[in-house]
Amino acid sequence: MYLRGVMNQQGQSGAAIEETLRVVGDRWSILLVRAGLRGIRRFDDFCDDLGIARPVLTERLRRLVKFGIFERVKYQDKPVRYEYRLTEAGLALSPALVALVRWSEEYSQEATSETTLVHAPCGTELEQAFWCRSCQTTFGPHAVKGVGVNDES
Amino acid sequence: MYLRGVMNQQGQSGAAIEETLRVVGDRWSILLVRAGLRGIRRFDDFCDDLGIARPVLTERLRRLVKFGIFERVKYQDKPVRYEYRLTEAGLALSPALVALVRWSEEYSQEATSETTLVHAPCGTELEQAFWCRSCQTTFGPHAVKGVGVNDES
DNA sequence: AGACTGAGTTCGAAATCCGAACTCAGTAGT
DNA sequence: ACTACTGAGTTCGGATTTCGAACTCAGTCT
Repeated sequence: MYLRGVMNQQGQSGAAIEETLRVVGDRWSILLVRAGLRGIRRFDDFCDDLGIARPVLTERLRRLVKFGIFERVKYQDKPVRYEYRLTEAGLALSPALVALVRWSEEYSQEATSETTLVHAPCGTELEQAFWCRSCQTTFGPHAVKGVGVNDES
Repeated sequence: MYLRGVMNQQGQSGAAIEETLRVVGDRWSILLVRAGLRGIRRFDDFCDDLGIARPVLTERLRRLVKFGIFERVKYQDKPVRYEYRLTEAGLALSPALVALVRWSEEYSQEATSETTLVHAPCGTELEQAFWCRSCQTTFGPHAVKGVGVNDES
């Protein structure tokens, strides 16, 4: 197995991703981030766009704010109104989102399979890779390795 | 907003990712894939490793099999026993998983923050990038663009 | 005054999740 | 032949989450 560095719940490594999934690992959160990336900011717009139930949206947004993925910003005073904007951390989720979109396009049944993500300058369908700053190379998942973690398979 | 090509639920594009999240977007599925990547294959091992309730594990595995992420393989006859292995499609989720791990390490509170994913040959902490086959360049999310989708922000 | 807007809350019904205990086929030990 | 054990699940009742629909509340528009 080429992917290590991810241990079980008791192991110290991988604790982070479990907490992350407790925040973001539900049917709506990722979709909310995606909506945020598309410029959606207001409660009702999230509601209409995703078809999420209002009480659930309330709870979800509150949680995402609490974990620093969205921020709740007052955008008008007279009737006080707030909107939700992605933070830096929220924007930083886009690689994960893109990876999921790519996967969906490739493997999901009922995928409409039209390419929807391209390299802006040239229009070529994009691929995702890892990048090593010191080697100045890209590489696929097979060259990824964990560190300080013993093998077990 | 630099990320387009992802429309709302009625829009045809983005339907794929919504279906994907209906399969994979819960607290356990991604963790199951991660466990699969670490070489875990048997029911009880998933159970012990993740601390997932057995009935939920049953249902989750069935769903992941149904959607082609795991396959159920008989590995012994006398008492008939099955184990669950990641398919090609399941392995293909690793970029998304890695993106999430990276995000967790960087932004999650209580992140132990030890680098756990490196470029195998040189040991440098890896970065994730997009790759354009025709330009032979890597680039960040800002150069990603949707296609056939109108802006709306 | 009356209708509308935006961001929620409240409600009861339905679906999910949970841990703990049980099943069932076969194997190993005594 | 009796007992204990293994591995892959099921069954159970109770707790939590999710849902849609309707309601609230401040302020604005006509």
